[in-house]
Amino acid sequence: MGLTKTEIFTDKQNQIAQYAKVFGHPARVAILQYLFKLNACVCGDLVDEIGLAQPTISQHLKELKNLGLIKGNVEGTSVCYCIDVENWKKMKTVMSTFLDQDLNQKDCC
Amino acid sequence: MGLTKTEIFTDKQNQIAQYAKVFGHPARVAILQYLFKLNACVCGDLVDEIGLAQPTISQHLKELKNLGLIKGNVEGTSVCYCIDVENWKKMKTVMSTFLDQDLNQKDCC
DNA sequence: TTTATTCATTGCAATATTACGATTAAAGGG
DNA sequence: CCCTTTAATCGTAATATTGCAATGAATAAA
Repeated sequence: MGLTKTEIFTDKQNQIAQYAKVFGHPARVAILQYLFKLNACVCGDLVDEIGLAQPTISQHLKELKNLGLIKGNVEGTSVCYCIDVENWKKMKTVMSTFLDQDLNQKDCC
Repeated sequence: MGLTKTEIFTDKQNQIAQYAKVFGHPARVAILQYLFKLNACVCGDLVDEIGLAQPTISQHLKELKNLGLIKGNVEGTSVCYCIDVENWKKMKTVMSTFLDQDLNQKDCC
């Protein structure tokens, strides 16, 4: 069916999955890493930097923007992207509660 | 095309995406949380616990096993699952280097 | 005003994912 | 030896994702 049954899971579980899903493509990972590395707004070089066609990059940017992880401001003909620091922190909190579950457990299998 | 162009990304980027992808479905998040909560092996209640059909759960478990995040041991007619602690730690290291990128950056957009 | 630049959107083809019914395989209990 | 239990696998339908060519919209440059 290809249709995830979100109703049967908790909001938290769906939220974790939603964040993870957006990181689940190397192009989006690469875009975010580049935005961090530059430590500033990026106006346009993303298509050159990552080797995908412009519409494809645009699509990936849209997904990142939908989740609030990046912001885009129009500047003349070009658009300027950067990490949304506030929301990135929120995301980190959510993901950490999931990843840092521990592990008092000994190997039992 | 539906086919991710992994060639044009670094191994690290692909690895991050691969981990993230497996967390990108709430059923797999729920399975992992349940394994952590029990703090022990789980032999079979997963289908009752999560509201999906047995073949569906089996498929999700397979993906988690392929990435090494869980282990499964046969015990009689049933199979016993638990977190693979070593590999979970390795995964955490990889994901942390990605998520903890900071942020000297001021909001520029 | 025309032309160029930059990015978003649309439309579509190829492939992947999700879910489940039906079946199979393997082990135990009678 | 049958029958049950448990979980993997197969096959398939529905939907989602990825990628790009073509097009559109908006601004800047000439």
